[in-house]
Amino acid sequence: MRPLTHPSIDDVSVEAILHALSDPVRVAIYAELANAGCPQTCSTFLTIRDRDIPKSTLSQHFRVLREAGLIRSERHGVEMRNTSRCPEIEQRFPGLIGAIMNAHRVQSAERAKTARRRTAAR
Amino acid sequence: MRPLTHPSIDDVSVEAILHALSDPVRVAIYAELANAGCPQTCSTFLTIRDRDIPKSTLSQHFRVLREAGLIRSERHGVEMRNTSRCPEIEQRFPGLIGAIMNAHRVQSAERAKTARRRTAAR
DNA sequence: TCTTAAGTTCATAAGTTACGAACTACGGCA
DNA sequence: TGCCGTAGTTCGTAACTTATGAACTTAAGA
Repeated sequence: MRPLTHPSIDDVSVEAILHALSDPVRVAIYAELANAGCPQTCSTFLTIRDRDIPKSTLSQHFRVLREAGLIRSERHGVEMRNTSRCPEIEQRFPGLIGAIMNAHRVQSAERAKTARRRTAAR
Repeated sequence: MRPLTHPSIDDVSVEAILHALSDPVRVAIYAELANAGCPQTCSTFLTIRDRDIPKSTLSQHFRVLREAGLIRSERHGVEMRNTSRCPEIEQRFPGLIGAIMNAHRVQSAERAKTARRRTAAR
């Protein structure tokens, strides 16, 4: 098993961040990590937003988030502890993560609304 | 030639925006469009940041930006006039575009700095 | 009508992503 | 110590996406 690599904060690129967060599963993971007060293991996310994610796929998603510099992962025994690198990124790119997370919140709120409307119309 | 399609602002998704702007050529195009006070044609961007982009590739990039809802394109005779949909997006996702553009500015400023350092070191 | 300029489309090669199957690494317990 | 189960990773491959040259469309002007 190759060792975990994390980019130094100075090597984190906007392109990589945007690419990582342009996937619905990855933003969902990232959002939960950023909200959680403590590290979360990968397997916490085997089901997310009522969708089952295969283990191998999940592992790739975590790699993408890690290599984009969005999260930090540490192996502890058999499990991995993942935390968001939010504060570091905030320092380098002020407002970026906040604006993205906020936009996602706006979008999910709207989706919930149209879903309710569709249900009511029946 | 199929007609140009633009998503209504309500159908614009964060994922699509982030994906579109996670490409260096596309952000460069978008940034110039957003700064320009008037519509710009596609061919303005055949060379951008000292890089030549093939016409067919450029056409695809414009399609991605358009379908993500980031720009509006109108055919005028033989050419296309492109403008950013910045104000609409700002209304739907406040702060998003600003934060992304700002992060890109931070990053290019830093890259220019390290490039100068490397040059000075010779 | 011919030519030229601006974009688009198509075919295809190259690259990326998703996911099952097989694997590794660690911890616990007999 | 050896075996088992759990947590993740890696590999192979099929499906999808992207980049680009060549051929095409459309409009303007000579």
